[in-house]
Formats: sequence, C-alpha cells, structure tokens
Amino acid sequence: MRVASIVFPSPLPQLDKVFDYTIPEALRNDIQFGVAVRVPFGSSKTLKIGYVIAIEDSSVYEGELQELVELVSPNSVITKEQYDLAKAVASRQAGIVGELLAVCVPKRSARADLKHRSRQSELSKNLSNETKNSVPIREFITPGIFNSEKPIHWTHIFIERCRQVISGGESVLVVVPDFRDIEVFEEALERSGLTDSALRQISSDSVVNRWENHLLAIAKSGVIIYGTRVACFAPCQNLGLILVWDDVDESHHEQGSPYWNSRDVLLQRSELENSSIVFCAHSPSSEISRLIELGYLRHADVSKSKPLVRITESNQRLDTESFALISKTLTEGKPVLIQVANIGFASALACVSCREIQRCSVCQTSLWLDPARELRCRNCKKVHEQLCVCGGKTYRAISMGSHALSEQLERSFPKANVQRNTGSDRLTKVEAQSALVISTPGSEPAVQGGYAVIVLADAQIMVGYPRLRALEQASQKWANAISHLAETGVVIAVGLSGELANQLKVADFTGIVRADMLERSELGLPPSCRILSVTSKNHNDAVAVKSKLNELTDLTSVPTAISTTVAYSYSIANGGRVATDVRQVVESVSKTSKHKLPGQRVLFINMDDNKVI
DNA sequence: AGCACGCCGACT
DNA sequence: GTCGGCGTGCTC
Repeated sequence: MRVASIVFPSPLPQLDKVFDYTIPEALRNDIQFGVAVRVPFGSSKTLKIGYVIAIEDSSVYEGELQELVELVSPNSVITKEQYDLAKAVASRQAGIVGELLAVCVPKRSARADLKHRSRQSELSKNLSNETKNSVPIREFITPGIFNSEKPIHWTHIFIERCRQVISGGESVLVVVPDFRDIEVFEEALERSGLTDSALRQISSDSVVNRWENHLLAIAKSGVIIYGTRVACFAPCQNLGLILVWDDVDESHHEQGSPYWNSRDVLLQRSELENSSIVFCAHSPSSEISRLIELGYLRHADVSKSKPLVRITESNQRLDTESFALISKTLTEGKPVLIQVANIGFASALACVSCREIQRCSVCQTSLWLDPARELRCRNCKKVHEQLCVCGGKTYRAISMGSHALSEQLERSFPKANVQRNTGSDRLTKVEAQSALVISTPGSEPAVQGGYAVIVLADAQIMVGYPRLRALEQASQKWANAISHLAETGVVIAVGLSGELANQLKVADFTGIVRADMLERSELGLPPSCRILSVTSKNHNDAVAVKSKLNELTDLTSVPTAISTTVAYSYSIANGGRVATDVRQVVESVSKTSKHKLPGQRVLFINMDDNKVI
C-alpha cells in the first residue's frame, strides 16, 4: 500500500497538520512531491484540494485511511524548499502552515496549466542538479547615493550579481518593496538583456501570468525570480543567491496574520537552502544594523562620493543662503524636491490635561515616551524628566499638520511649476523642467538627471514621531529622497542639530541607524529583543490572554496604548519556545471564547510587532 | 470550512 | 411526544 501525506492551504488551526491518504493504483505513477490532489474530507460532499508533501509505504495514523480521488493537474505546484520554508516561518511566527501555503502557491489558472504541459518535455532537460560550488556569503551593501546609471546604482549591483549566479546554473531571488522598484529593476533587466531569464512574482499580476511564472520557476534553474514580498515564498530551483532591496521599507511587512516580513523570511530561507543573501539599501533597518554589529553580515559601502548636505537648525524658516540657492535653481529651470511629512500621522505627544506638545528644551524636537516611561529626544539624545508645564504627566499621541515651510516656499516662488505627489496617485516620474516637486516620504518621483536641490522640510517632525522606529524610518526616507539628487546637487535638511546633524552632513545613514540601534539595545528594546503583540476582538478575551501570557516566564510585559492589545518583549534566543507557548495559549483562549464570530478569528498574534511601541 | 452529533424549547 | 435551535468537535 502506498500512502500520500497531504497538507491543506487553509488558515484553520484545526487543519494545521498532515493527513494521510492511500494512493489508488491508477494514480501510482502520477503522485509525486508537490502535486495538488482532490481528497474526501470529513463528511463534506465536496472534495478538498491538498498538496502531497510525502509518499510513504505506511501511515502512523491509527484510523482507517481514505483514498485520494484525483490529480488536479500533472504539474507539481509546490517544492520541498517552499514547504520547509512555510513550516519554518509558521513555527517562528506562531502561525499556521496552511496560511503560508496560500502564499507559496498562487491561484491556479487551468489555461496556463495546459500550456505548461505542452512544453514540459523541453523544460525537463533544463533542470540542473549541480551542488553549490561556493561558500554562501552574507552581506549588506550601501549603494551609491546619487541618481545615476553608474555601476554604483543598486539595480546595477543586483544585475551584476544575478548575471554571475545564473551563469553558474543557479537561480537568484530578488525581493523589492513595491511597484516603483519593480519598474526600475525591470528597466535594468531590459538594458542588460536579462529579461528572458527573469520571472516576475507580484500580487497584482494576472492569475494566468502568475501561475505561468510559478510553474516555470519550478521547472527551470538558472533564472532570476523577482517580485515584491510575496516572492519571498516563490519556488526557486537551485537557489544560489537572495537579493533584498531596502528591507526597512514598510511594504516588506505582511499586514495580515502571521505578520511575516521579507527580511526574516529570507534570512530563514538562506539558512535552509544554504544560499548567499545580500541586503542592499541606502539606509539599513536596525535589525540589519544589529546583524552587521554581530558580524553575521559583512558591510560593503560602494558609494564613491557623498552628497553636499546643508543643515538649517531653525525649523521655522530657511537661512538666507539656502533660500537664495532654491531661488537660483528655480530660475535656472532646474528641478527642486521638497520632502514633507505625511499628514495625519501621529507626530508628537501632547499633555492630556493642557494639550501642550512635549518638546525638547534643547532643540525643540517633539519627544518620545519610551516603554520605560522616559521622555526622550531622538534629535539631540537628551532624556527629559520634567513634567508638563501644567504639572500633567500623561500624554497622548497626536498628529500635527505638515510643516508650513513647503507652503511658504510655494508662496515665495509663485512662478514655479508646482507638482504635488501625495502618494495615492501613482506618479513615478516627472519631466526635468518641472521645477518645484512637493512629495511625501517614499513617493518622490524620479527625474531625469536628478534634482538640483532636495529640501528635507519636515526632518524634525519625522525624528519626533512618538514611536520606536521613528529614527530608522526617517533615515531611510531621507536617504531614499537623496538618492534622487543630481551629482552636483545640494541637500538642505531643516530643523536638525547635534550628532544627528553631523551624521546627516556626511550622509552616514548606516551610522545614524547604528547609533539608534545601540541606544535601544541599552534600553532593552528591539532589535536586541523581539516584541510580541496579541490583539483581541473584545475586552474579555484580552483579559484572558493577558492573564495566561503573564504566567510565561520568557515574556516581559510592555505597556500599550490600546486596551485590547497586549505586548511583551522576549529574547531572540527564546523565540522558538515563545512561539509554541503563545500558540498554545491562543488556541485555548480562542476555544473557550464566548465572543466568536463565524469565520472570524478572535485573536491576532504578531511575534514581531514593530508598530506597537 | 463543512457537517454530524447532541441536548433543550414551542409545535402539528 | 418530535422538529429544530446552533454549541461542540472531528475530519486521514
């Protein structure tokens, strides 16, 4: 008797295990690892789709086995490496393997399946099983900062690495934050004639295209598989190298359960598949900074020259020199970029009783209340112990309007061609002669030849966001804006002072993030530990969860602003145990919850919450 | 998810 | 007496 072990791509915790089925004689030769099959399940009339993840001679299951009914398609739809990754990520994130299987295998297109079968014979020769010839490398690369097509641009670094690896018959996995990066990477692929060796995996592609590329990625090695974060789980034969662009970007974080992010998934994947991994960014995440500090990643800075950065300490107005520079640039018809903060984003702490914004007495930056309840200035690093002037000592996060500076500039240069880019409209490029571009962080449009002047108008507001990752995120947003600078251009950063200003003057973003990371490490905050959050749909469950989690000795409670969310910090080394324990607690609470809604989960576990503090 | 099994209220 | 409410639990 032959037995096939099946897993289901379902988010239900009850189905999060392997089910065994006997293989009928007629299908004996067709059943192989990763094929999709239809099986009877429970008392359901309809057959359920599952993936074969093992073929054995017997089963450990005590009861009587059912027989699997049919093959969905002759193509294998998931690889062993994908399944192992899904298991590893699920166990790390206290999630369900099935919900990650749904990321591993995109929606099937029968048409693409048929098309694939017709060319199967020529593809099968293509698959090389060569063992990897080199020791895996782990690197963080800082590319050149200027808007240029020179070898220091990140896409050129990526293309060169890709070329090397695929010529050796191995595949490369490239993961970037969003559609803008896909666009620039595809342009680079086109220029270098590698388009035919590349397969795209992005969630917005059509079902047919995704499925076709999915099957090709399973069938071929020596290809470039590239995409946004869903590509982290894409099949790759003979994976030699993983390339990650700008890992700190929010788009690398999955917003739904189990809240995985590209960096952690791909680090796991590189370990599992013994492949090289290279992170590349103008400004790293604090996690990458920590891995550099630990010696896990080697830092390579390939930027040749640094931009000219002027610092204006006053956040009220530009100094006359800066003003004159902008004026001159605009009259010459050259483009100027003004980066303004996102509006409506919590950007300061106000006293609950008198609504006064809490500011640093030295530099006027708004203060952050860390989990130890200390008021901290991210700009000049001073820790403040004073109460609010009114005597109040409780604070609430409020959003301040964007800085008046951009409007002032707009008024000062009425003849300038003003282009606003809010981020909702997908403007990725502007004409070189369009002079004054106002944009929120992360959506700066590219301009041919680069901007002559870039003003970081709300630098102080961005530093003052009352959250843990304010500084590393500000650093990334500045660095990415500055990457659009013309080689002869000038950057003007408004409202910064002290060490931070000095670091920005020499565009030392890695240094800014490192200093922040070390400071957080001393305070016992991430990335030297991890933060767990559990959010409940109702108050009673939140109380039940809290009392159970409080008993776990690996966890240290962290205050949160929302009563239905509990948060804990835990050591990275205990991650595995914490995930198992948390999963158990959550399961028992979900089971006994009196507030279950059909089809809706009661609790949301985030093993790496980067927003709760 | 489905679907059955099981134990309490108002119905021909 | 039984039809049916949906709480609980299982599915290889």
